[in-house]
Amino acid sequence: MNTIVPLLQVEETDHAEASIYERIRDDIIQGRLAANERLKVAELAERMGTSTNPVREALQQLRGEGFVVMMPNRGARVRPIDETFVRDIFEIEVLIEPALTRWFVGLATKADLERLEELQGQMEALNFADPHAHSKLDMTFHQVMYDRHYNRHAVDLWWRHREILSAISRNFQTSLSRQTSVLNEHRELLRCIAAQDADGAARIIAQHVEGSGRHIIEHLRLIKNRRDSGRRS
Amino acid sequence: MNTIVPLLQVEETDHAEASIYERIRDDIIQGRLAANERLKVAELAERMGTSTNPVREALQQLRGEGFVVMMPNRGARVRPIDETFVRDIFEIEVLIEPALTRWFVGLATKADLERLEELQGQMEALNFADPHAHSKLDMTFHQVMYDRHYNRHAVDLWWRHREILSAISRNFQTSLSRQTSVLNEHRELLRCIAAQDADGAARIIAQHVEGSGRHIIEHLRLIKNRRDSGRRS
DNA sequence: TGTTGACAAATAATGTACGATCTGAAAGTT
DNA sequence: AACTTTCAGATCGTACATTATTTGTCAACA
Repeated sequence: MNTIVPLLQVEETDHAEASIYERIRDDIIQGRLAANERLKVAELAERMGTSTNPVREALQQLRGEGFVVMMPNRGARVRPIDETFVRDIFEIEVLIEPALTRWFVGLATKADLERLEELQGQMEALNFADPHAHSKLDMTFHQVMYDRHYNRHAVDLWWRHREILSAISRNFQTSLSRQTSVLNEHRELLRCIAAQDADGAARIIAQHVEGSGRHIIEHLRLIKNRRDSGRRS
Repeated sequence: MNTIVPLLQVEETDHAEASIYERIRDDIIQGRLAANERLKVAELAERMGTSTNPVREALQQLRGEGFVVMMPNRGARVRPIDETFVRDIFEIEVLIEPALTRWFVGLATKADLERLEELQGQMEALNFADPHAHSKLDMTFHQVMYDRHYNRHAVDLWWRHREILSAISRNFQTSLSRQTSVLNEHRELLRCIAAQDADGAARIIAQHVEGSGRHIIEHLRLIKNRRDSGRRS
C-alpha cells in the first residue's frame, strides 16, 4: 500500500483539542500574534497550560515551516511579513497555480463546475461586504480546483502561501477596482473551464494571482508609508 | 534597514562545530540515515553527545522542513523519498528553475559566463567518472546562476529540493544517454546565455530539469522492481 | 503442534522541573 | 559622555516522571 504522507503535517483543525503547534500557528495566521512579535516560551507555555518543552518543539516546527524566525540565545519571533516576502511568494504562485489549474480543467466534472458557480454566486451576492467571509469563499473556490491534484507537495505549498497571504489581506478592504477584477477573472475562469480551455484558464489564473499580489503589495506599501510618516511627526 | 531573513535558516556548514540540527540533516541528505529509518531520540542524543531535548527540537525543525515524518506517540522517521515524492518535486522545479534562469540571463556578467564555462569544462573533463564530484560540480553550476536572485524564497526552495534529489542520485550511475544530454544541455544553455536568449535558456532548463527528473524516477523504479522481485523469490 | 488472545515487561515518546548560561538594559564609575 | 558592572529575564541543556506503544510470554484452544 502506498500511504500518502503530507509534506506539511497540518492536521485538520480539530475542534476537540488543538495541539500547541496548531494553536500558535493559528495565532500567527489569524494575526493574534503580530508580525515580528517576540515569542517567549514561558509566556506561551502558561497561556497553553503546559510546560515549556512542548512549546519549544512547536516553535521549532514553525521555524522549519518559515512562520517563525529564531536567533541563538535570543529566542523566537513571528516572521515579519514584509513586501519582499509577499512578492517572493506571489512570484512562485504565479508559476504554480496556472499549472494546477491547467490540470484541473482536464479533470473538472459537472459537479465541480456547479460547486464553483455556487461559490462564485455567493461571492457576488456578498459583494465584499464582509472581507473575512469573502476571503473564506475565495479560498474555498481555489481549493475546490486544487484539492484533488496528485501533486500534494505543490498543493501544500500553495495552501501554506495562501494562508500567509490571507492573514495579511484580512486587515484591509479590497479596492473597488480590484473587486471588479476579481469577480471578472473568476467569471472568465469559469467560462474557460466550461469550454475546456486549459490555456485560457491558466492565463487567467496567472493574471488573477498577479493582480492579487500587486494589490496586497500596494496596501503593504501604504501601511508602511503611513507608519513611517507617523513616526517622523 | 531591511535585513534579509532566509526562509530556511540553514547555516553555512560551519566546520567548527555543527549544530544537532545540521548533523541530523546532513546524515539524512548524505544517506547515512536511510529513507524511512526510525529516528530514536535517545539513540541520536547519545551519538551527538547531548541530552534528548536538543535532538527533539532538531527533529521538529526537520519535520517542519519535510525531511522527517512524525506520528503522535510513535516517533520520527526519515521521510521516505519515493517516486511520487520525487515527481512532485521535479514538477515544481520545472516551473521555478526556468523563471530563475530567465532572470539570470538578463543579469549575467562576463565573469559569470566564464565561471560557468570553467565548471562545464571540469565536468566534461571528469566525464562522470566520479558521481559525487560531478554532482557537486553540477550543483555549483546551477547555484552560480541562481545565487544572486532577489527571490530568496524561490532559491531556498530550489536548494532544498536539489539537496534531496542529489541525495538519491548519489546512489546510482548516470546512464550514457543521460550523460550526453546533460553535457549538451549545459553547452546549449551557455550558448543561450552568451547570446542573451532568455526564452531559449528557459526552455533548455525546463528540458534539463525534466530529463533529470525522468532519469531519477526510472532509476527509482528499477531499484524498486529489483527489491520487489528479490522479495518474491 | 500450531494459533490466538490476554497480560506483563520493556522500550520509547511525551511532559515537567530545574539549574546553567546567555542577553540586554539600567545603574554606577571614571 | 563613554565604559564597566550588575542583575533581572529569557533561552538552552540535563535529569527525571509519566504515558503510550511494542514486544515477549504463556495459557487456552482447535
